[in-house]
This record gives sequence, structure tokens and C-alpha cells, in this order.
Amino acid sequence: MARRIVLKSEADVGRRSLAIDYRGELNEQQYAAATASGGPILVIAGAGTGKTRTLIYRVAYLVETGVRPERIVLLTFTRRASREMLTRASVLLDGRCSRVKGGTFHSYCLGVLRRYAPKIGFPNNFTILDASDSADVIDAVRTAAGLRKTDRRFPKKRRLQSIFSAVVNQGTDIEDLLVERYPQFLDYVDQLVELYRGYAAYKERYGLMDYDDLLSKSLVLFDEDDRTAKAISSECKHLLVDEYQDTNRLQAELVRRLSAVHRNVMAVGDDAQSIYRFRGAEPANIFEFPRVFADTTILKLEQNYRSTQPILDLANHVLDHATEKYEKELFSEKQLGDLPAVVPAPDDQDESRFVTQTILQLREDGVPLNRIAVLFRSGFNSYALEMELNRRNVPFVKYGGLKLSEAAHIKDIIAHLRILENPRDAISWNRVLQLLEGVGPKTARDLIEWITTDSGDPYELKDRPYSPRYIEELKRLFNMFRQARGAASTTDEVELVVAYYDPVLKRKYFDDFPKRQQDLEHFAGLSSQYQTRESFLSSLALDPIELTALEGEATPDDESPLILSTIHSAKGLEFHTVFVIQALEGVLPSSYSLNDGEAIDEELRLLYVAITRAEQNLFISYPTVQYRRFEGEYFARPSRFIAEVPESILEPCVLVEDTGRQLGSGAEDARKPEMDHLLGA
DNA sequence: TCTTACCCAGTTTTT
DNA sequence: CTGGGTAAGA
Repeated sequence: MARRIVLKSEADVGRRSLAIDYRGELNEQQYAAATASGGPILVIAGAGTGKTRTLIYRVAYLVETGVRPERIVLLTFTRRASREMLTRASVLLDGRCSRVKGGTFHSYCLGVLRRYAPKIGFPNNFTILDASDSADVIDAVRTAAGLRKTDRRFPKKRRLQSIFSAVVNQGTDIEDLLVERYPQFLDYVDQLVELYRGYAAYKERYGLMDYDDLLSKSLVLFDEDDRTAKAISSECKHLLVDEYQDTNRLQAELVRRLSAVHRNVMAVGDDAQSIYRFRGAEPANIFEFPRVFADTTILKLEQNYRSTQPILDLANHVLDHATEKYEKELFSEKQLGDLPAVVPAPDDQDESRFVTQTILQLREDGVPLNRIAVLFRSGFNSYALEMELNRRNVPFVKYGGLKLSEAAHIKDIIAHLRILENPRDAISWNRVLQLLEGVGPKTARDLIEWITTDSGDPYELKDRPYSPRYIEELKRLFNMFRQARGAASTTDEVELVVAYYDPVLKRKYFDDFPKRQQDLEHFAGLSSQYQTRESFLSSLALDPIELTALEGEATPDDESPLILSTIHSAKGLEFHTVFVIQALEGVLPSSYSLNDGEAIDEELRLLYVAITRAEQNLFISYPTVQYRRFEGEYFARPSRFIAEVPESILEPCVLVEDTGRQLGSGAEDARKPEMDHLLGA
């Protein structure tokens, strides 16, 4: 009789010698989530309840109990978030955690498509289009389709891009979308449908994919090739998804397909923190989850560990005023703490002075700058503050502002690199060729046609009717490309391109080319961190470098910098002290949302997210006078979300110059004496 | 067909 | 204030 050998389950193997005391370091619900054996699990987690912590312990637990890290997939909202989580997991357990596959849905799909793209008719070296690239493609298609000569009310390229993106992400058709969101364009339904098809055909012909294609083409792959689908989802033994409330239909479907084989899927989210509906997020995905996955275990995290009770009181109060109701009442064990303060300032300069001085005071009291954040609705809301911070030599980084790769001269260089990667990339050719003197849209189109249809070396003059107007320049371009092909490293390549580009730069940006030359040098330096041109380009497309991060490099400073961030980019982070600036009607809530109830609710949740980032101190400020182009100066109204909050929850403050003169015209009576020192130091 | 000069409209949040 | 579109000139 054969001897019986019992295979122990993974959990049993692990239980014997766990390095981490999960029971001791997590609360009961967190523990249940982190150490669950498998199957579908939905974790509903309020702000600050240790959602990230739970996921980190979950990763450590899985690795520790013997799951191979390569077979764990952790999908987060930004690549930064997944990097940080895996780093923390590595500290908690060991370096194995850094081998976990982590990233955004988009970066994960990119990995899949780089391997399998030929199965759906794309080359492996397809180019990733960012939003403005895809707008350019749409515009080129529009010209080629003869839709240029329509009247002025035809949507602009950026608008077209966002319409098409919404169509893909929400799974609607163009007409329905127009009826619902853009009735003013209904006259053009037929043209838009034609353009949409042309756009798809163009991308396929030249090997281009936009952000949405990364998701939707991955799904096509799953649908069309069963064996590949099976192979991919077999590799994914455990799937963990963060910020589930901000996934869209495509992403929810990807979750379903990826976990089809093993069914070990954990989704974590909070419907009250959904702030991406504008780009197609479906918070309902959270509630659908138990329906999609039968026998889902639902766990709730309710105890807030982040903020003091006064901060949560304000958060609860704000959320109470949403049209859509949330069954949420955050509570904390940190009962003691200052009331959040609302601070009107005469104008945005005084607001900046107040913020900067308070920050300097906190720093003197021992709070490190990187534990302080200034949050705002839109990238430009912080301009005045940035000037003041520069004036007072306070180092800062800004997230969510302009990206390096959005600067025109950087885009030019990137276009050259993309051609080296994918010589069929017509939209990059289009950009590169029009930089030549004597080449406009029409000539560029002819040249591209020749380049992409002629066989042989794309960087060689063929038997074509080139015009003498640009022939010398074209030769110089082709020479550079041939040279770059033999370059030893990506950095060498970038430097060849930059050298070639220098005269173009001087001609195109006659006024300010020295500053741009510096940018290009930095850019070349950045490329040295990447093994391959492909990884450099992908990273630029999926994880764009913040402009200020680059400037920070130029002035090395041991002190870790203050954080400036859009509220969107601050998602998932926490800080000792938070300033929310420009809390104005028309800013937060944004003026674009004012006539749409759902949009207003999203703005309200945005403020909720901002408030719940704070651990100890929270200041909400606004200028009472605002300047707007054309309209000049006028009295601004504070955000409706804070205007009606009782003083027992949100303490009104008044700024006073050190001469004793009171600033501004806001609430005169409610003076908070301890704020007096803050101005005029 | 490309360049220049002019006029008008738009102006968020992100992978 | 910028960028994009139009019209005239090279």
C-alpha cells in the first residue's frame, strides 16, 4: 500500500514560524483581512483606518506564508503608492516583498501587452500616447478626414480626446454620451463617430496606444485568446486592489479576469473618498463586488488611527451635507486636539504669508517639513504660495502641477526617442518633421507616408520627390538617427538628440532657450537611471516627472521638503499638519461643477479627503479678495462647504499685522489671540 | 505651401 | 495670457 503524504496548506506552513506578530500589531478587523486564507474579500475602510497598513501586512503575510512574491499582484492608484507600500512591506518583513508585482492598472497592463500585443495586432514596441499626444493624433485624423472646415463650434482636440476617453472608460456609445454630457455637440454625432473610428484605425496602423487602450486592449486580449488569458490569470495567485472606489468599468472587469483562476482577490476602498468620477470611476464597483464574486467576505475598518477627534468632527460634518448619504461616522481615540481653524485673509499674498509663517513656526517647534502639507484644488492655486516659500527659502516639492514631460521642448526630445523605439510612430514623426524649417503639416504628412511605406532603413533618403527647401535639414535628422542607433546607452542617445535639437531650440524659443537648455541637461541626466530606452519612455508616459521635483535636484538640501499637492495627488497620504488653501466658491467647489449636483458632491468629497489627511492640525484658509482676468478684483465668497460650519467645530481666526491693525473684512469678532504672532515677523 | 500677423475663446482634477 | 484658428503675404 502506498504511503500517504499529506501536503500542508500554505497557512499551516506559515503559522508555525511567523516573524511578524500580526495579532499584536493589528486590530481585529485588520488582522482578519491581513491573514485571511484566500477567496474574495472586500474591505470597506474609512479614511485613516489603516487601509494601507492592512495591505502592507497582507503582502508580508502572504510572502511569509510561502506565496512566491512574483505571483502576488498589488494594484494601486499611483505607481508612487505601490512603491511606498512595497518598500514598507520590505522593511516589515524582508526584501522578498520588493519582488511583488506592484503598480497601477495601466502599468500592469503595459507589462501584459508588451508580451502579448502581437496576438491582438499590435507590435510589442507600440508607443504609449499621453493625453496630449492622443489629442494630437485625433487632430491629425480630423485633418486627414477633411473635417477641418466645419464651423467653430466643433469640439477642440482636447475635448474630442476626453469624449473618446469617456466612451471607452464608461463603456457607452458616443451618442448617449453626447446626450448626457455634451448636448451642444449633438449636431456632430456622425462626424464624431467617423473621427472615433479613424482614431482607432490610425493607432492600429502605426502601433500607438493611449492610456485607455492599455486597459481596453488587455481586455480584448483576454477575450480573444483563451490560452493567454488563462496563462496570465494563473500567474496571479493573489490579487490586491487598493482604492477600489476609483476603479472604472474596465478596471473592475480586469479584476474579474485576473482573478478568474485562483479567485484570491482582495479589494479595499471607501465610497466616501471617490474623487475620480470625472474620469469614469464607478464607486458602485464596491457594492457590485460581492455580486461579482460569490461568497465574498466583507470586512469593515472603522476605527480611525490618524486624526484627532476635532478633525474627524469636521470631516463628519462636511460629509453629512452631501446630497448622497453615507453611512459613515469616523471616530478616534485621540480625543484631544485643537479645533480646525478657518482663516480668511485679505488676498492670496496674505494667505501665503500666513501659511508660510505658520509652517516656519511648526518647524521651530520640531515638526519636520515633510510632515506638513499644503493642499489645493488645482495646480495653479499654489502660485502665490510658491513665490512666498521661495522668498523665505522654504524647500518644497509640488505634486500634481505641471509635468516635465508636458513642456514643449521635452516633448520634442521624447518624440525623437519614440521614433528610435518605434520607427512607425507617425505622430512622433509628425512632431519631429515639423520642427524642420520649411516643413508644415502638409509636407510632414507626405514625408510620413513615404517613410512608413518604403521598405528598408527608415532613416535613409529614398527615391522620392523631396523638395530642396528642407532636404539638408532632413539629411541632418536622418544622420542623427543613424548615429543614435549605434549609441552605447540611452543617455548617449538622448545627448545625441539634444545636440541635434540645439539649433531648433534656439530658433523656436529665441527668448528663453538657456532655461530650456538646462531642462534638457537634467532630462539627459534622468535617463541614466533606466536600463533601456523602453523603460525610460514607458516611465515618462505612465509616471510623469513633476517639474518641481527636478528643480529640487538642482539645489540639494539635506532637509526633506514641504509637500505642496493637489488634493487628488494627496490621496492615501497623511500629514501632521494640513493646510487647505483657496477654499473659495468657484475653486473648491470648482466653477465647472456649479450646475451639476453630482459634481458638487464630488467636490465635497474632495474636501473630505483633504480634511482627513490631517493628524494633528488643520487650517483652512481663503482670500477675501480674488483677482480674475477680465473681471478684475472682486470679493470672493468662502466655499459653501465651510461657510455654514458652527464655530464649535471650525474655529474662525483673524489675521492681525504686528502693528495691531486688523487685516481683511471677514468675521470681526471672533479673534483667536494665539494667531497674532503669525503675521509680520 | 509655409510664415506671419491678427483675433477670439477658454481657462480642473489624472493614468 | 496663451493657443488655436483665419487670412494675407512670400
